[in-house]
Amino acid sequence: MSKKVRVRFAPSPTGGLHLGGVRTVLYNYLFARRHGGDFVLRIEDTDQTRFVTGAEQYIMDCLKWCGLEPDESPEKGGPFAPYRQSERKHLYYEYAQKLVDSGHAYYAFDTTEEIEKMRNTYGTDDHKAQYDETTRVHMRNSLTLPPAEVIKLLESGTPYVIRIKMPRNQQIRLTDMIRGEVTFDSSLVDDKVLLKADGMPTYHLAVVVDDYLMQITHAFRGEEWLPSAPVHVLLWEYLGWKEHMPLWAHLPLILKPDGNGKLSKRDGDRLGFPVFAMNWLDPKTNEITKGFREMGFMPQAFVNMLALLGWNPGVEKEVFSLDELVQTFSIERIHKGGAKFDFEKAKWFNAQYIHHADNETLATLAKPYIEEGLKNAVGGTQTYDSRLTTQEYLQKIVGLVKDRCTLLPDLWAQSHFFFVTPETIDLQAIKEKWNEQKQQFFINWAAILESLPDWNEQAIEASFNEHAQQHGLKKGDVMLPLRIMLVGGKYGPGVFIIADMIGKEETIKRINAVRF
RNA sequence: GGCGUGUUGGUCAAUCGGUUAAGACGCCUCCCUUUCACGGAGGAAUGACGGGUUCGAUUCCCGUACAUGCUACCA
Repeated sequence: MSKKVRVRFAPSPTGGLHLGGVRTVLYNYLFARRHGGDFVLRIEDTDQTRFVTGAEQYIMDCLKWCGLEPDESPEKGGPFAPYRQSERKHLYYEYAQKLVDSGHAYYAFDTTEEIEKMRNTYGTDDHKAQYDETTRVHMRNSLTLPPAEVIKLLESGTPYVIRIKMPRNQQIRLTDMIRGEVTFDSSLVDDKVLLKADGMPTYHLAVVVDDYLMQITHAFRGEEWLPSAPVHVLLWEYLGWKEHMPLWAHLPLILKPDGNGKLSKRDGDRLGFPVFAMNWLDPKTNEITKGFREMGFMPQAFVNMLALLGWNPGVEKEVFSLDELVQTFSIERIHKGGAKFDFEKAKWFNAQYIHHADNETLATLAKPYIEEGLKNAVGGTQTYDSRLTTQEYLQKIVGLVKDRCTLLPDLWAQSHFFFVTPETIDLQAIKEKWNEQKQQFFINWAAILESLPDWNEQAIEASFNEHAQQHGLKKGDVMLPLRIMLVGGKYGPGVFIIADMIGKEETIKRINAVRF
């Protein structure tokens, strides 16, 4: 029987959660669910200098918003707690020590200045030397120093790091689930630091130790990790855990829409779209970076869009619920090449979700936007008619306007005239064809409306048709003016349903308010 | 520079040696709609380049080019 599938997402709490990060979470999540496995969130906070307060909570909030919650995490706990590497600090030393004892790692006492000097003297300006098999013999480490000296340095509390001793001329192979077999020459990779001077492990040690301890079976990470994979493979081997090594999957990068290169926060700022899942407030600069949530994306749409960026089910269907993704997802269909992010397509996904949402859930989603719009429209001190924001009324409205919406704030932008008198009237749209005859028609019709016995869409339209005829006007000549009067612009659902909804009094008021 | 990875329309992408090279986004045209959308119909637009292998290559192999990632006591 095969082991239970266990996967992990292991971010560093250093800032906002990037699109690519969410996609990594998603693939982890889908794979775990698909195979009845566990999804672990592990916080890799081993770099004290880059730690940002609040980032961990933010990451968890993002996962929650996306509906991709882990089974085990610092917050939820679990059988392999703690899930924060800073709290696991004591564990790593033991394994680093074990590697030193077995001759696969060594102590290094060099200062940063000494290392910098070495890089320059043994390398060139654009090709600095690595701390590796060829240069370590010139450095102060437990490989070059006499044992007594090493012990003395250790006992006197001299700062040191533990480095892996990379072997010479060894072919290191690894089988990536996406890329197949990849080989590296061990002589070309440097003696990576495993344990830092502050006693914290580097990513290289921590990821191996924790993946082993947490019994991770499949490891998804960005393609940028591929070059350091040989170090990890060696570590699994040296620690004697080779048969437990997870299957690797190095995910393709998400690229910027213009040009090439990894998508970064700056690209979003520059091109006007979000890169983070939710708003991120940098505690140091107090700068807010806009997120997909705040821009008006529905999490289901966001997740759906991300799933199809680098993976494709091979069918024409593109709109998938999370459950459907779970059923369909397969690693074999993840692409090798990076994908450029397309914000237009992202918006299209959101529009699909809005169009297909039922009015009940959409009304709930719309309510905060409507309330905000209403507050802004009536001013701070005024109150608005509470009947405008009942679930029933809202449901009718969203049903009428949802096909015209792409992002959630459009729900207000496309329906404000149902709630408040338009602030601006696009007179230009009808000005050219305006005349005294039309003006008279509206004056008279408004008066007739006063005594219209039934106030409903059909009755209003019938009255309109009849009076247009009496004035010798074609219906089409006065339809657009009526829309402009009621809506303020050339958009929106049918005019007569709008008149019906806003009521007789408001309709007459809006008609009479417009004179050319 | 070295090493790794990648390359089908502008973008996301299907194809697992034989197709008129799907489909989607975006763009354009038309229909529907006396608004704007939605919806429907249609259109323009693609295998980086050069060699092989093969009866036959987008597909397999090798080069070249280009792109990208990494080359930290960051992840």
